[in-house]
Amino acid sequence: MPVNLRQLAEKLELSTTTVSRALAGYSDVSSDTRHRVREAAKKHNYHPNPVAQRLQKGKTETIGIVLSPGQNYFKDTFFLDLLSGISVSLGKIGFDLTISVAPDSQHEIDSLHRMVQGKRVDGIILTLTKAQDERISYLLDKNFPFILYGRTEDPRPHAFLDMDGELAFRESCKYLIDLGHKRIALINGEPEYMFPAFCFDGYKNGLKYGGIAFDPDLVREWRHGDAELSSLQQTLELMQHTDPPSAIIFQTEAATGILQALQQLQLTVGKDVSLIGYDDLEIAKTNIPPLTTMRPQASNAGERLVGMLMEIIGGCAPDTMQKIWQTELVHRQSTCRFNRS
Amino acid sequence: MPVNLRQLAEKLELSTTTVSRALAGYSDVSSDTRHRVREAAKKHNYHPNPVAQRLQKGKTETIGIVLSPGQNYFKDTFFLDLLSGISVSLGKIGFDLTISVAPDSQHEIDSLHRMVQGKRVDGIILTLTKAQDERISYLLDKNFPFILYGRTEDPRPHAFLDMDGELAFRESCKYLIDLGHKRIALINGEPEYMFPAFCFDGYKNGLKYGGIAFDPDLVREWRHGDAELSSLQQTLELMQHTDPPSAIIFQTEAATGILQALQQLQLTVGKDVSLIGYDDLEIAKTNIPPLTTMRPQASNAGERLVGMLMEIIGGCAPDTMQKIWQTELVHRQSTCRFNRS
DNA sequence: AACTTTTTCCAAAACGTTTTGGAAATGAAG
DNA sequence: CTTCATTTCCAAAACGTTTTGGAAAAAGTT
Repeated sequence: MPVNLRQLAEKLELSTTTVSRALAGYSDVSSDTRHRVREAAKKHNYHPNPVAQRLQKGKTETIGIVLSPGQNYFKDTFFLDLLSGISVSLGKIGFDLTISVAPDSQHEIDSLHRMVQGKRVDGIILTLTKAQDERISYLLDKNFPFILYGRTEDPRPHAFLDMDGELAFRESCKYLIDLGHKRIALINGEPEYMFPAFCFDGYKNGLKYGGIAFDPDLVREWRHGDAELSSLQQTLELMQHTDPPSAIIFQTEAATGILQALQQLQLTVGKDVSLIGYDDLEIAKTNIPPLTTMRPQASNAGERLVGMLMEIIGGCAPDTMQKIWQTELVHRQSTCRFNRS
Repeated sequence: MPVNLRQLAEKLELSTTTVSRALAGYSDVSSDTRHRVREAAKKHNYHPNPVAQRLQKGKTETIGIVLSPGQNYFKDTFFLDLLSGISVSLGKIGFDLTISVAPDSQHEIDSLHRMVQGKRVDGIILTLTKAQDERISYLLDKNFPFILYGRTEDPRPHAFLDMDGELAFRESCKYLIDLGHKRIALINGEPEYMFPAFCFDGYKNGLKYGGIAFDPDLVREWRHGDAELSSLQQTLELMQHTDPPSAIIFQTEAATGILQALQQLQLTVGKDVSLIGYDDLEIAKTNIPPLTTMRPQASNAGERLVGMLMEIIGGCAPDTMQKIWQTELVHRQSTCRFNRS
């Protein structure tokens, strides 16, 4: 049933060369036979064997993603949307997406080795980047094409696409200050990850803008493996401080824990305490009241990642492929003027 | 830098045949040269090119999964755990996992075509199965190896692994009846999906056991694209019935909506209303009070799926590869004796 | 010593493509 | 009617493996 190139060529009484080139649309085959070939291909349901193509071309036409452990990627549609953008973009150019889901960090680096050494992929997309990231050093050492969704501190040239977390948290902070808030808390992710590190910078810069002294008591961290519970706990502690904050900024992934804590303490969101989350996840829209958030100005991150990675694979210098996307504030009902004594 | 078989053979002054067979451990190469070859391979960091292997073997050594987004089916680490089990098991036998994330159902079926027609994978794992499922008919028509995580109504022989939803909901129902409950509600997923259909059956059979008449008013459905909000809404309506239920059984994925509704109505879980969820997700353990749930007796579904699929690919008859896993009740604080007039 | 068996190796073919380097046929120009 | 350029095609090589079907050498058996 499955026809290959030779069989198709025999049926057409042509050489495999001609059939191959007709299908590929080369100009050295007459438009007459080109049509004939294409129709026969359709009729016999011919699809070139991608494995053979890959061997001949020396490319796998596949890109790889390794999902890190202890991370709940599917809590919101966020990651699935990103993956969907990547998947669809790759599909358009005939690429496959292979993923590896690592239960721990050893598996994670092993999977990377497998993909790279085994020549199983042409390029790699990395998410959830750390300041010091073993995966990134490895890929840079091997000089293997990759792109980060996020940033890292490794000084060697590399490609990345990231959101401007510093800007987002700085602007959020300023906005709250302009509303009269003086005690503003940050509930942050673990700062070994690069994004929370930027958030922290933005937070401090925002405070500086308002002439407000930085108070370490107002900065809390939730654990990545356990966002919900640890953010709940941190919020409880935070609000039971002798001089509690009137506003909190945070990553929206930690929203459920924070909201639950505030509910337990009988504090009304958007009245007793103002909230701004980073990233406009589902929960921000469905919560009562809906949450003011920061969100990226564009939504096609997956598509851009693929585009940039293709450039890298094509030989483009990695340091010309670096992009930081701005964010914008989405005003909703979780923020209000400071209204206590 | 990357060495291939011929180059390795030249260095060793052996034929590629011998080197290949030495590496594969055939007995027709002396243990002496076998060691020599293996050491040289290690020294020169030789890895057989998987693309070439695949072409020669006529196998892709890859299996495919198509994810449908817009599904909150995977609210918890549940799906990631499954995927992780699959990924690790595949890794052990040298297989790759390619996924496609479809933004809509058209893309979903297109991705499937691409994988099957394009001979990009040796087999497919399907989740979120429906009673009438286009994907399953397609694969059966093409006689392509696949396995379901779930079930379907297509009568043609096929492989699957599923949890016994009927049993789970029947036993939950019986348990509540034994606790004295008479008005028991079911908040179900959409019954075009196979699992909710089984849950519904189990629920009805459980009622029958207790001699309780089935009341259609006590069965509600949440929408798959919008589990949280729609389950909240359904719960509100349900509890405002003139004769509201004293217990609810549901899929734990819908728990957040249900819990939020009960909170709004000032009903205390485990006192005013008893709850049992199917599947022991994170939220069931962290909720206050923790939820009584039904859970599968084993946890290595991903591993088993891969094992079974390999049998199918190996030529095993699909109808010998059908497994339904039992579930067990996990007693926690969301259930209590019926205690109203 | 003359067989047979076993051990150890290898040349060549195959998997299904694409590309290279022409060759034959056609058309244009002199 | 040549000659040269263009159009249209193709045989052969290549991509990196594994397998097939021996062959040569070594080891046993009479």
